[in-house]
Amino acid sequence: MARSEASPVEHPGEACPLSAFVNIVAGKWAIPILYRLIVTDGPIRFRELQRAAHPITQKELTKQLRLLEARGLAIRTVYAEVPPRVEYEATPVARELIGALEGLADWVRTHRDSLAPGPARLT
Amino acid sequence: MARSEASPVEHPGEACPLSAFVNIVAGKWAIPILYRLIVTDGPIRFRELQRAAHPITQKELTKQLRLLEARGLAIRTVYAEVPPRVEYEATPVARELIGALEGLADWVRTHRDSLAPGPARLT
DNA sequence: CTGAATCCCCGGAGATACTG
DNA sequence: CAGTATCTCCGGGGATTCAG
Repeated sequence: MARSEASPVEHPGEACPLSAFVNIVAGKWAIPILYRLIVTDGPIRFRELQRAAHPITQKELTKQLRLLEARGLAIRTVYAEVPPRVEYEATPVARELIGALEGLADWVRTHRDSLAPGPARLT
Repeated sequence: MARSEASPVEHPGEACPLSAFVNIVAGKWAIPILYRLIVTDGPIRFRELQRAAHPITQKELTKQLRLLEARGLAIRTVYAEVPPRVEYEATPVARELIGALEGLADWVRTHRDSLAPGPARLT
């Protein structure tokens, strides 16, 4: 398609699927956590996740996991043991993201050097 | 970031590439804008982008575009005309994201219904 | 049309302490 | 170990206005 102005449809709402995506996995940690859940074969414990998504705080990790659970992307399993054990696992729907997320990861690895570290923000 | 980095060990292999990714394209609008730049074949004007990335404000769009430019993901071209015309275009590096981003978009389209709309945040 | 400059609020997210 | 409970800061980002 030459010109992308082909779409005559007015999109008052959120037409762009990627707008929806950033709403679903908003925040600094959602994607890294989700990725870790997905690439992990089987359940993973809270502590392990925290080490993986370094240096996330407990509070943040808990919040993000609950959000992922609420969206049907993660499963939370509590074992009535002592010391406590809670395991998380990606749902089948979440696992379908594996290809795209690895695509992003590959892109970063490939261009890590050439990517201008640039300012995190603009003043 | 971590002000008091007490971690004694450097993490070999650096952090998760996806942590780097969310740092690069942080914010509510970076990914949708980038996607629009990429799927657009050729330059696209400021106004068009604003219409595409739905209810984004001028300020936000300008800021995000400057950030993308600073990171080597977008090219900005100013034409000394009146009325002013400024065109943006994705760089080759940015275009390499096309596959992964469309993967994300497809995932959203596929599961749009089954995805629990859920609360945007947790209280 | 493109964009800079201001004002301002809310919520993301870190630090820290406490609990079962 | 796996969480809550607070406190707090600060910056994202919306609304609005001015400028070239």
